[in-house]
Amino acid sequence: MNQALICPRFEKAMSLMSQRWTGLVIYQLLTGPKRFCTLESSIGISGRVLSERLKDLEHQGIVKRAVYPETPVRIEYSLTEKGEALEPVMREIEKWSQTWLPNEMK
Amino acid sequence: MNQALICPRFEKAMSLMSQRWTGLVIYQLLTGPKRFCTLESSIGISGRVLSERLKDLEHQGIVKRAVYPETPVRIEYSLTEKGEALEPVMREIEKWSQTWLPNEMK
DNA sequence: TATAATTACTTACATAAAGTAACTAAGTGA
DNA sequence: TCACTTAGTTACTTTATGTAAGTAATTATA
Repeated sequence: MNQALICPRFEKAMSLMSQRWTGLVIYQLLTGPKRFCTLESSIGISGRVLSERLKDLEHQGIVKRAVYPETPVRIEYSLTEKGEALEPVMREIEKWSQTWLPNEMK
Repeated sequence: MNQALICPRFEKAMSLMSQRWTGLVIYQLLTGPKRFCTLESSIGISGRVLSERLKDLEHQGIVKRAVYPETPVRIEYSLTEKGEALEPVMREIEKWSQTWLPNEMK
């Protein structure tokens, strides 16, 4: 009795976005390429999970990894076209949060 | 060294949306009020977690619960105005998924 | 020359979140 | 009285995430 079955593509997108931290990682990358340690400290995610998420996002073609053999080595993560295409989603979440969530009080 | 700190309201919205199942529950409620068992079977969520999520969403003013003392009792969950306001977010996720995710093959 | 520093991770272990399946309560109906 | 239905809850298991220490490569410092 599966009355209203959900589009599998939507379901997949949602399961992606509903992984803890994934949204914030993408959001941070919307402002340009970022290094591992920068993402780690700005988001407050643990290195263990960040590493896992970045690998996953890379496999899904949402994030790309670039190695610059400087000293010390610099590795930058950025969004692919597929990743950049998530910007409207982020903008709508931003709009909603500004309309419906209270401003933090001091 | 917190270089690019994220807006706390956005962060809160994102932590909401990135809870497992929450997005799908809201998505299902966009098409009208639903009962517990309907959500349970259409989403594939366990009763234990669905109960938890609905309580949480109710506390946040996103979902409302209505009791109809029929036989057997009917309880319907629906979106508040705040919940309905998440529709554009869902539409953008839907659009993205249709553009960027492959159609399931048989 | 040995020690320390930096970045980008990985590993082992602890805690929190989610899944599973059985159970409860209230109200019929057979 | 026993069974059926809905809307949960409870106890227990599995999975996901957090924490903190460790690794490898390269250079800087004492």
